[in-house]
Amino acid sequence: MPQKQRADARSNRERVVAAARETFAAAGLEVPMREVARRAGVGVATLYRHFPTRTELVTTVLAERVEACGVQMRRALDDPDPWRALSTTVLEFADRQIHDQALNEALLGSGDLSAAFQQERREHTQALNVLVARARAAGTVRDGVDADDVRAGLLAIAALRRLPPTARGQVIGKLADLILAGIRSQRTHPDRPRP
Amino acid sequence: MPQKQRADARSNRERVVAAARETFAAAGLEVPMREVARRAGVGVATLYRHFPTRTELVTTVLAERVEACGVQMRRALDDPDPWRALSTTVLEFADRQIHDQALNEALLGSGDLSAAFQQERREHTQALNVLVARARAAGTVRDGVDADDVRAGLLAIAALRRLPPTARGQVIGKLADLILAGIRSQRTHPDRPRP
DNA sequence: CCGGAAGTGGAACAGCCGTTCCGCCATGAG
DNA sequence: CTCATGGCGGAACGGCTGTTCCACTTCCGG
Repeated sequence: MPQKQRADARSNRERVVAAARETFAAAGLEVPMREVARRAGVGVATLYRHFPTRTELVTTVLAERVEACGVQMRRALDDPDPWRALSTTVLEFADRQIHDQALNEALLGSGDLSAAFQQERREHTQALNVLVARARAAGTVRDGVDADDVRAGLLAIAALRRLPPTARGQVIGKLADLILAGIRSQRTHPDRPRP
Repeated sequence: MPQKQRADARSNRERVVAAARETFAAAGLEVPMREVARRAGVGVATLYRHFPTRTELVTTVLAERVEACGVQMRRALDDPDPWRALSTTVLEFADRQIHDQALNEALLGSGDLSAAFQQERREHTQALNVLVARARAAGTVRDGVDADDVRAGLLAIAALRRLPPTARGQVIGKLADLILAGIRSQRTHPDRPRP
């Protein structure tokens, strides 16, 4: 399938995606289509030519972000230190959720999007299972903690993004530490890797 | 100022508040005014006569729920067992957040409501400070844990209400246990009071 | 029981939203 | 350079929302 479309059309598509990416990350997935078009410097018709429905635009933008999560997960799987792999995953997840509202709503939203990324979700789940299993085998997590506990913690961190932006970062940091404290076994590692 | 309003007007007001209470708890604070009026069996004009703006209706309904939280908090302050007082507060908070979406959105919402309940929030905060301080003095919480940590945990529990209803209860339960595990010092008490 | 005022229902208004339509314009093959 | 055609902007449509308006109904003091 060759790209038979005109050069200006392709350029406009790029500008739309870029505008959507920035706007969704800053203001969430519910920003009006008009606003995205305005930020991209095009009319709404142009936007709808490239993405026939709002959902398609959202899905396209989210696919990029979800892939970035996959990359981080694969890096963690390559880490030889099981506790660092797990705790880094938690902390980087928190960071990502703080800085990208689109990703946040994708994870917590009403589920209509979930269908589109079921595959990625499964992979992420399985990777987390492996990370927790390794940490347990190494004795760095408390007895009785399983991957579902960690998942609950991650969801909680994500959910906290709804707080007013002033306190948000600090509260999420505290929660992340608290969850790591709840997970880890005693006197084996510090909560956070010190850089 | 005597109640000079007609009897039917007063009855209608009650019906509106009752309908709003149920609807807000089940479907959140954003249900259309028409829907509340329909459930109350009145026209929209009746609704607007008693509550000139949407915000006033919301505030009225929330005031009841917030007061219920205050009652629970005072009961906890009377509990002679510091760890039971604290853990019960966390678990009952989770329960309340699970069953009332209005209360949930009031706590996590965009902050326009926060102004109306600043006083209650302060009282709740101070009570939690006392509960944590007592638990620390009794040696039942881990060193370095303070009231802000517990508050972060509570917010996290509240935020999880956005999950799809199927998994919600279970995930919140797991998180509550995880947070209690992160808070408590070792080998002093079981996570949950066994009934 | 009666009359005026308080109370009411539902249509109507204004302002958002996603999406579609249509007359005009730039592009790039020949 | 020409001109058919794919692409474009912005007005317009239909459906949702909170809120207002007004002709009609119901209450209750005398």
